[in-house]
Amino acid sequence: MVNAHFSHLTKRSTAASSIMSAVPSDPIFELPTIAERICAELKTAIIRGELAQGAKLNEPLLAARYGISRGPLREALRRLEGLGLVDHVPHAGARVVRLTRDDLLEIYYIREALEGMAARLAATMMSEAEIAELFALLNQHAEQIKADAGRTYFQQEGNFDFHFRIVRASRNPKLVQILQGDLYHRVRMYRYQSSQQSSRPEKALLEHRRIVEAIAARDGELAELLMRRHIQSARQAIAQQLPAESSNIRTEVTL
Amino acid sequence: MVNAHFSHLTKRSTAASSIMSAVPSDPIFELPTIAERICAELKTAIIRGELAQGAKLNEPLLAARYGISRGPLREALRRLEGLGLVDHVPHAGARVVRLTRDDLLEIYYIREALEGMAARLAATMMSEAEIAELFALLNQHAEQIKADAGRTYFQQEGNFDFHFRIVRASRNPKLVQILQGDLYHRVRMYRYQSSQQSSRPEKALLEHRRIVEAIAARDGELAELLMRRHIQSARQAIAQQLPAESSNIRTEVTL
DNA sequence: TAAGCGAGTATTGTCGACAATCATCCTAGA
DNA sequence: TCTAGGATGATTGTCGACAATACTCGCTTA
Repeated sequence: MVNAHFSHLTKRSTAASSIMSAVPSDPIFELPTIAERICAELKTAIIRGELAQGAKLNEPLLAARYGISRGPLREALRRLEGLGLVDHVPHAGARVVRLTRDDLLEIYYIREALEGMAARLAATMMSEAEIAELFALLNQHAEQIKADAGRTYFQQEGNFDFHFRIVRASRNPKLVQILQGDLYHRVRMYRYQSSQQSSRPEKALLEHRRIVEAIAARDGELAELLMRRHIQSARQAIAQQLPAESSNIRTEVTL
Repeated sequence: MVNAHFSHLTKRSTAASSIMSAVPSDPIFELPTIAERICAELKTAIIRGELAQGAKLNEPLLAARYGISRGPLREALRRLEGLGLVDHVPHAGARVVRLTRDDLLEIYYIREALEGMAARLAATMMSEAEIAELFALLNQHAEQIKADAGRTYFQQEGNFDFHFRIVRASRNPKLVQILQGDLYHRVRMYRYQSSQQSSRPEKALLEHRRIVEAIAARDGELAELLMRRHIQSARQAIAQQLPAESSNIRTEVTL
């Protein structure tokens, strides 16, 4: 039982995961150090819910399963702690962070502020070529929505892709880091683990288009306003969908 | 030379440091684990510039100086990496992060967005008692400005204190974490190491008062607007003070 | 029967040593 | 003289073992 096969953790590179810049896909094995590799593997496992929320991360057990020593594992855990995916109590060990409804709503307030700013900056920083690419991306999304009515999975990733591009276009690396390296992990964690699907993808797509139009017009103020409204409505949808504290996110205590 | 005394690192608890929640002051020795203690000590050393920007953090050397093993030290370094105070290159080691002018300006764009949102939320979340405390704090700052014309040090910390309170009043723990646990470190690093002093404390104080008045009036929109302008002007002051890439922050390469 | 206490176990924290990688400098050759 | 290559040294990455702390479960006692 020690070397239980975790083959389901050695994720395959899907079209979706190649989009998600936060999770290095295929060359996960080629990371220069064990600590980094384990960190990446644990990260995907947590985001996908393979390591349930609140699960105890037992060091000897995990180390044995991954066939490594406790040293690199501990470093990976410290890094995950920094990413906000793991809670650590000094002499009690590490646990997968528990994502409550309030946590998610808090994140959306922050996204509203930061991505609004990103849109404002993008309106002055984006090149015409980038804007053209964004329009192309929107058309592509429109096709997908028409084509596969059921496969909202790619829509979700496409949604992330859109927001990624705006954020990166802000030319503010720290802003990129906070959103991509921290907040988005949690949002994806929620998307994966809840059955919640994007309600009204058409509405979201329309809002995306309005935002890009504002950017194309170099109207940073309007771009910010529209982005904030867009994220506000997403937040309200979540607040409506998870009314009480009865989070529909499955949560476990044991490993 | 192994156990060289680092008594200058075991900082005394001053009135200023007791305000700075990010740096646990006196009971730095009582932290439950060595890794945490070293992390805290390194953090203050970096912020104060005792470890110069770009300095190589040699593991055997540092471990010997603090009289510990490399294990806890490495964990402390990983945590500092998560805090954005240390840059880590896989097989090349860790260095103190180098804070450029652009980094600082990026942070102020983020502060504008996040603290604007914090002010908006504070306007609805703050209790009357808290608002009264804020007014009292402003009066206290006014006294200080009149009294010690030269001692801008406390003014700076008072400035941080004001912003801390607004941020905490947002009742958004994640927002608090991003600002206090990440961005403010860098801003304080800049304040400590540059001789830059708050230009026009009276102007800042007036802006602070207007913000609190908006909060007292429960006008979240106005509070956000005023907070954003306040931080914008601070950013412009910095951009003006550090015109070219000639950052007046002293920077070293060796430990 | 329930609550408090204590011994035992398991897990985390820490250490020293070994292996792998990288940087530097010296040498050899064109 | 300059460049390319290799050898040497130092530093980082990894491992297994020991020490300290926290949790568990059974026992005692009110």
